[in-house]
Amino acid sequence: MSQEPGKRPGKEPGNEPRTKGERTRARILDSATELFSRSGYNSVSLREIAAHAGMTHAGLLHHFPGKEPLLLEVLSRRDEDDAAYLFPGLLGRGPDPVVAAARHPAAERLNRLVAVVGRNSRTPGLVALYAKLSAEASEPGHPARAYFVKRYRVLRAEIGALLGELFASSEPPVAADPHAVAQQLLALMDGLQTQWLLEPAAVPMEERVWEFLWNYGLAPPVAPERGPVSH
Amino acid sequence: MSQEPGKRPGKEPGNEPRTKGERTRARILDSATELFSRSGYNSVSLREIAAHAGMTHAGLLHHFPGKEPLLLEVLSRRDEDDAAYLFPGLLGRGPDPVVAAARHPAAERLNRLVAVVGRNSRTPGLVALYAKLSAEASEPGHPARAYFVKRYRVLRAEIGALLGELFASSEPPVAADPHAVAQQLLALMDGLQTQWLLEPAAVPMEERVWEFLWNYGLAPPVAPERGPVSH
DNA sequence: GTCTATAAGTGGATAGAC
DNA sequence: GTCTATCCACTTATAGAC
Repeated sequence: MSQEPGKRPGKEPGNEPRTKGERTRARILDSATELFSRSGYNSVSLREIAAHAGMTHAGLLHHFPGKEPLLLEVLSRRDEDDAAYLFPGLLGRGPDPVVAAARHPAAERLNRLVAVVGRNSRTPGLVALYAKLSAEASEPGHPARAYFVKRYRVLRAEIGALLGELFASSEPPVAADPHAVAQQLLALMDGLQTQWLLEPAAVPMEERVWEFLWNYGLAPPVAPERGPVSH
Repeated sequence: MSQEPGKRPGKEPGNEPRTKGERTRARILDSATELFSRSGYNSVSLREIAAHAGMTHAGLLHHFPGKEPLLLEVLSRRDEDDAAYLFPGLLGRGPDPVVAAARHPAAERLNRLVAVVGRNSRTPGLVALYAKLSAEASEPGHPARAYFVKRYRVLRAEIGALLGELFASSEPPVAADPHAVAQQLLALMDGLQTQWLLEPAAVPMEERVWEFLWNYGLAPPVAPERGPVSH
C-alpha cells in the first residue's frame, strides 16, 4: 500500500473507539462504506458522505485529508473484517504469525471460502463496489491500484495453498496444479458476482462454485449427489 | 435498450458512411471508444472526446443528444463488430436468421470464443471499460443496465447451446448441464480479465480457460497433452 | 454543421470564525 | 472539532452567430 494511514489507536480487536474523534471517524467510515457501496467511488461526493454522517464536508475533511485516503481506509477496514473470517491476519496490516497459525482444517476453510459468495449476496452494494473498483483501479495511478494488486496476489497464494492441501490429502490425490485452479476459482467467483449483480435470479452462485470444485473431487459439507465430505 | 438512437443510415455491412455528417459521427464514435476505453465513462468529458475528434463539445452535441446516448452507441457498435465474429447477427439490432444460419462448426466456434480473450489482450482499455461498466450498470436506472442484462442473457444462451452440441457429440457424451457450464465459462473469462488487468504477467488467460474446458473433454486446436481435437 | 459564449450546476479543497 | 463562506476547476447542456 502506498499510503500509510497512521497508527489508528483503539483499533485492536475488542477495542471500542474511546475519544470523540475516534467515534466521529468511525461514523464517517461507516457512511462512506455505505455510500461508496451504493454508488461507487466517482459518483459519490464528500458532501453526500458528510451529510450522511451528520456533518458538513469541511468537517469531514478535518478527519481525512481527502477523498482518496478515505477510500483506502474504507477498503482496508472492509478487508480486515471480512478476510479475518477466512484467513486470519493475512490481509490486514501485515501478517500476524500467531493468529495465522490458529487455523481451521482445510475442508472447513474451503466451505467458508465458498460461503463468502453467499454472504456477499446480502451486501450487493459492496460487491458492486469491489467489482467496479477492481476494474477502475487497473488504470495506472489509480489510488486503489496497489491495494487490489496485493489483494489478488494474497488471495491467489492463500487459496492455492489451501487447494494444495486438499488435493494432496484427497483419495486418490488430485494431479491438477493448485495455483492454477486457485486462479480459476477466484476468477469464477468474481465473474459470477458480475452476472449476479445484473440478474440475481439467473445466477445461483454457490451452486456454480461447487459444481466447479466437483471437478477436483471437492464437495460441499452436505453433498447431495457425489462422494461424502470428510467432516 | 431504453433509448433508440435512430435509424442509422449507411451502417449496413459493407457500406461506407457517405454524407459528411455520417463521417463526423463515425469519427466521434471512434474517439469516444478510445477515450472511454482508456479512462472509463465518468472520468471522460465530452470536451475531451470532442477535442480528440477535432471539434468543440458543442459541435459534438449536435450529433448526439448527450453523453449517455453516446455511450450506448459506443457499446452497441463494439458488440456488433466483436460478436459478429462469434455469433453473427445475435447481439446487434435484432437477430438475423439468414446470417445466423451460416455458422461455423461447433469446435471452431469454441476455439474462436476462447481466442476472444487473447484478442482482448490487445485492447486492455476496452476490457477495463466493460468490466467497470458491467458493475456500474447493475445500479437501477443506469443508462447501460438493459444493455448488459441482455448481453449476458444472450451470451449465456449462445454458449450454452454451443456446449450442448459439443457435449452431445463427445465420446463418451458429457453429462454436465451445458448451461451451467456456460455460465461458469463466461464468469471465468470475465474474472480472469479482472485479474489480468491488474497484473498481466500473472494471468495466462487462454491457458486457464482451456484448463477449465479440459474438465469437460474439450481441448484446444493444438492439444499438447490430452486427446486430439476433432478437426 | 460547427462555432463562441454562457448558463447553471457540482466537484474537491481551503481559510478562518467559533 | 465543527462550522460558514468562499475558491476554482470542471461538468453537461443551451442559445444564437456564422
